[in-house]
Amino acid sequence: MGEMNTKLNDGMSLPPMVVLSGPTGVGKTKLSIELAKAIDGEIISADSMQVYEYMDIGSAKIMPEEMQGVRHHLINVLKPWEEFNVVIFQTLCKEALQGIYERGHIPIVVGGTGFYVQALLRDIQFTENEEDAEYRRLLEEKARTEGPKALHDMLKAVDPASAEAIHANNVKRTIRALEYYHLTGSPISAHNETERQRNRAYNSAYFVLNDLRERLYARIEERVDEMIKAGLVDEVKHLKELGCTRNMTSMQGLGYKEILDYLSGECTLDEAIAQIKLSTRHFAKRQLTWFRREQDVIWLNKYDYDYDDAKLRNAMLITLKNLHIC
RNA sequence: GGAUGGGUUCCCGAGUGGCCAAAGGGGACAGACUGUAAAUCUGCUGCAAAUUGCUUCGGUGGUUCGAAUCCACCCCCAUCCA
Repeated sequence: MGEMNTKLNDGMSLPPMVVLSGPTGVGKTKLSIELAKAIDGEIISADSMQVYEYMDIGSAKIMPEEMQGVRHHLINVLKPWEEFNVVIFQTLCKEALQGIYERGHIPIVVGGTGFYVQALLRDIQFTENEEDAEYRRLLEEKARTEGPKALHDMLKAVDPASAEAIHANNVKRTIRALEYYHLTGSPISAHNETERQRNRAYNSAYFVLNDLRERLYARIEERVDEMIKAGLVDEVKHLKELGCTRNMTSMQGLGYKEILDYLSGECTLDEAIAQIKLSTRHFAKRQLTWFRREQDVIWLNKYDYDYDDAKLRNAMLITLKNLHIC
């Protein structure tokens, strides 16, 4: 209890921030509007797909009429062929935050990308280096021809600690670690170690909305069906016409890659739909794993509040008051 | 009614006398994660205990030191013939 109070007092000098996260399909969007209206907040989306324009249905993006006048940031700010990653997210976030604080409003970060939320909340420093596309291509080629082990052995030679932590099959992370070393001359494991020590950069409340697993899964499947009815296939067709291809970050989104497969004749529509449902369930599970590990999260189980958004909002308001956020 | 093929652990599916609690895949569950994160990757999956024990391969009975695997009968499914 004493430790808790210390933390609170420390946090009070920091800028206020509310986070509302949770697995895909729990109902973050709706609740976020309720909350924003109550505390005169502005919403920052922490969502790796809703940043993209023309991707409305598949990303379950909030529509202007649903916003009820609440100002939103980081939605529709990129074209689907543009790259997006944590660093870009951080940069855009900080720009948005500046304006929000100037207006005397409270930022409400809403979205299910836990990694992004963490990067923001603890203000984790990534590298100032640009990525080296050429070097990456080289490494990818090596992984393809000589196998993931060969690449992992390379890492072992320069950064044994990372090699220990990253499974040899995880080519993507092996490449990033190698790239980091290539760019900076020092191991990413050392960098990670220092960043891990970081404390919160905001006086924040980190809410995670959750529900019974089976209800969550049922809702996910239902929502996929709704997306199809709403015209997801046409949305993806349109993206295809715009020149979007599978290798783009945006087209790795759930619902997009599968429909792309369908459109190129690799599977039937029913198979694509089933795959979207499955992948989305897996994703929700992964999100939950992330939140469980995250410190200081305030779990909001919908069944504890009778599935009533007003009750949930009120509970959040009380917590915010206790934490002296607003 | 007849012929043939088949019924295996949550599902699909291998196994055709001991090396089988039973390959492989899927699902479920758990986990990792610090510039692709809606991505990428890992572990685990009959039950209970330290090298072990117990209950499983449609049912019942039998052969055998020993059966998911062989035999008999029965039930169910698929296809074909009537």
